[in-house]
Amino acid sequence: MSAEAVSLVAARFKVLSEPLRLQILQYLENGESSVTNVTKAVNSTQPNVSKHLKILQDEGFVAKRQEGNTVFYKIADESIFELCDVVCGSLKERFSERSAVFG
Amino acid sequence: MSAEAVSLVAARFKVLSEPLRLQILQYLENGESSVTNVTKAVNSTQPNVSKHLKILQDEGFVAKRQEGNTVFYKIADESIFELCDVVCGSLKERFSERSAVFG
DNA sequence: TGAGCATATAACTATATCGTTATACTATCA
DNA sequence: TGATAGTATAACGATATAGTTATATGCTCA
Repeated sequence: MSAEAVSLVAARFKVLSEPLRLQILQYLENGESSVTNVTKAVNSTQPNVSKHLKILQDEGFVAKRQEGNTVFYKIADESIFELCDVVCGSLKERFSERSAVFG
Repeated sequence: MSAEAVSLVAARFKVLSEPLRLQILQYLENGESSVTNVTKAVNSTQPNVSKHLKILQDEGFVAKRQEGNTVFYKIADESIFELCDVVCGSLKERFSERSAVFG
């Protein structure tokens, strides 16, 4: 993998490295949602959520659609969930090893 | 997924969000290596590489083994490569969509 | 024991980014 | 047209982290 490709991959991981962004993605897994509803769901402020949604969109993880004066966001790249599954599996394994140490 | 689980997943992505750390992992894919050799391979400084190796180890991605006064690091969690593959696939798809726009 | 090599850590600077507050923009509707 | 709702952006302070330089630690061997 070239240095440039490595940077692109790293950038993608970086977008997924914020808990709030993961929460947003998790919420959008249920279907598209307005900014207002996402804000309520993740218990944050509207400007903060808007900013994170923009970051997610710039990386292609979500897509937006405007209807009247409300904007709906939805998942645009299902691979995120595959990534989360792999990480979760790896974490589970790690913790079970650890608990075995104490068990 | 609970808020705590989300944070753990995010932390894992964060460790993978630095290009130099990905380069180190990529190099270690060839087999275990001393800090000195990793340093040469990724073209950085020894203290910097040591710091990143520690971060990778704390998250369980690599493991170390000491022999005399040299320390060998190796991959300890193969799931990283699966993660990179998923991200690469997703990136490829994205770029091919983009090039199609111009094509 | 003392020199030298390999690695780790400390201290620092520079930069990036999170969350907040205030405000701008845009569409709807009375 | 004016008021309001939904969203985006600007500016700011606080915190985190990458990389560097200097130094400490630990092992080996003469």
